[in-house]
Amino acid sequence: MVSAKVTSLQVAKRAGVSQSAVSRVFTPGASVSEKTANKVRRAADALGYRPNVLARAVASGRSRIIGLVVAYLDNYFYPEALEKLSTALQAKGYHVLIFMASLTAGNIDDVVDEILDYQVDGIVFASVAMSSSIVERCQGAGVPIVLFNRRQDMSGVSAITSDNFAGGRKVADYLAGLGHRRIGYIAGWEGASTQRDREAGFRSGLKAHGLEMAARGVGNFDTQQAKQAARDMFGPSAQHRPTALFVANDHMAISAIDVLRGELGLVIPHDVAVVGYDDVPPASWGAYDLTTVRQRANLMVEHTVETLLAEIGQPETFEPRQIAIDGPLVVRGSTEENINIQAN
Amino acid sequence: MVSAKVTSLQVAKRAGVSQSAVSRVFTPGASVSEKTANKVRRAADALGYRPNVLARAVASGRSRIIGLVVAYLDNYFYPEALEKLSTALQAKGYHVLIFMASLTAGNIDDVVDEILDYQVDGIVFASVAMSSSIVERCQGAGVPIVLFNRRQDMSGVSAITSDNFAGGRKVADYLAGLGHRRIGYIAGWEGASTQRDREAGFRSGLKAHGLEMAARGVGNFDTQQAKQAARDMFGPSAQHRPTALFVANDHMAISAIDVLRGELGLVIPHDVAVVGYDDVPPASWGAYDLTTVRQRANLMVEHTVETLLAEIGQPETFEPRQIAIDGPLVVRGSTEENINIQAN
DNA sequence: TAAGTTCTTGCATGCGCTTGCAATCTCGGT
DNA sequence: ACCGAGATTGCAAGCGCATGCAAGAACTTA
Repeated sequence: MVSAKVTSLQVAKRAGVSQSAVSRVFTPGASVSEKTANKVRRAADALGYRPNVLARAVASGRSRIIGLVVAYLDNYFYPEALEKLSTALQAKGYHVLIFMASLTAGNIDDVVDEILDYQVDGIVFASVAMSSSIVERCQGAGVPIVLFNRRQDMSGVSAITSDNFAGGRKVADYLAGLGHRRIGYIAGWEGASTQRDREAGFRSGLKAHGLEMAARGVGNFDTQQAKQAARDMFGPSAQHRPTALFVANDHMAISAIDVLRGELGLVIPHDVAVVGYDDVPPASWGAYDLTTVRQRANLMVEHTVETLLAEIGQPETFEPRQIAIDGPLVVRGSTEENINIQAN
Repeated sequence: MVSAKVTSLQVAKRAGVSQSAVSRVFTPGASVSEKTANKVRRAADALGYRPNVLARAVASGRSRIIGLVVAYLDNYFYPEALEKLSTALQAKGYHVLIFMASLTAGNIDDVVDEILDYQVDGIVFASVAMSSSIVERCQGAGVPIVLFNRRQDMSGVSAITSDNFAGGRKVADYLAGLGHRRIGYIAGWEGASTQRDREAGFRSGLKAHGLEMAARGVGNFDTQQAKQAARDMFGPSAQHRPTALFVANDHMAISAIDVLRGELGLVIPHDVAVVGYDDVPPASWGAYDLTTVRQRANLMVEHTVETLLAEIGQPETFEPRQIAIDGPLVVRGSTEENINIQAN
């Protein structure tokens, strides 16, 4: 518990052993006898010694740092995921160095450079538009990567997502099953696989019921654009308004609800049923009570961590994994009345 | 743009200079002639060389890593702050290593150990309950710290908060000015200076208007507890219901609104006016339209970064700063009708 | 042009730790 | 009491880079 930097050499002196012995005591799986281990631990405690992770990293080539690139934190799915991810990695002895990619569009390449400078053992890209040059750069540097909540058609890259196609389909099945025939859709950003897969699944589900999309707006995962799309689709000048609306994520769905109710005076779900995607916490808040498809953040995180560590552990034999995790449709009051007795 | 690890030595060979020359080229402020700098840069580009941050850290003793300890990410004030903080530090050449402290209560000490292992240049504690032992440990290790959104009575520690006392006072002034005479309060967690200061300011404001708190519940910054507090205060068995309610943060305020409207059928603001604190994004969502005191995250982050870097730069002459940033009361529809014409 | 400055540069060492290797120990089996 | 396999240990050479120091280069000034 003393001050300043204590080095392994000082501990070694005090314990009467070599510096390498000290190193071995703090290296899991190294060969040390109980006796010396105890001597060393005692000395280390007395001096307040803790191994210098960075020195260890440069000597061993493994930093136990995972880089995380995040584009937005304003979709509340990500803070949740980030928290779980960080906690899960912490439990495995890794730590998360965070990089915001939101700044500029083309700057992800620079961000990747910065990350690699830190000799990270792996990188998680959370909902980031990847380019093949990025992938190559990481592979060239021998750094495993996994995409979180985004899929890449290029193979050779692990990607963990929810099963967006199945999710979109579930929504179509559900709304059709409720008897809706005119169903609209507000799309996310086309660059995102989540958007594309959700829409594809949704369309496929509609088709299975002999339906087609009755209207389509584009929100680009942006709340303002989503509001405008809702206005266009349901405003006074709109004709043949849909009776149900599927929105590509919860945040846009919430914005749409605000427009439908607040600006247009529609009653949900009586006039129009609304379904979102993600099941972010606000979806369950009383004022929105939004039916949505849940993305199981904890499962997604678990697979992400497991995949990444697997590749870190066995770089040669590792086979990239593309995992899509099924999530349930969570039915709430935005599509059916009296569904939620709001027990809590 | 080639593969694997390129070292400064390889660059040096190719450029026909010494390794130290290469090092100097990549060290701002070092003494190198334009000529050799160019030779080196050319060689570096050709080989795809980038300095190894970790090696640089162990050699120089400065890691350019800032540790961030966060307790919750489920209060949406923090994701926003985290994003801004990370971006701001990135711009200064620092990066954020994130540590979740939410796991257990007493584990913050362990977390601090882990952080120090990474030889961070500084630590930001975001809304974490500090103990003097933690502070001592960091000071012993010579690592500057700053508290974000939490104040500590012990001096010698920099702390950046919003001006919670003034904020609480503003709320009292405002509600009293609207004519309310029976005003209730739902408190946050007593361990947090934010709670204590907000309440103190609020009480002081009430007193200035000859009022007292009409009812007090405890939410501990937890939405479920806040709901229960709202039920207790406004439920059927409650007598002399307040006509206005101040809740210690937005998240609890939103939960309270859900109870008041959804469970108790009260109309806001007609039956009861509600005020929160933070101005998180959902506060402005149509369904809540919550009057609240804004915490100016960007200003808070700016001061945090500036303070931390100042101490890193001048450890000896640095004087700890306790900064409280004033934030405006943002008036919305939860306290006055027809306030928000909802232009957007 | 020679002396005096100021710049550059390479050398060598060190940051704190890991790890291959060879020397030394330990101990069961006989 | 002796032999050999396996477990421990110390040695020494790095990991990739920063940096004090002294020598050499370039530039001033009179």
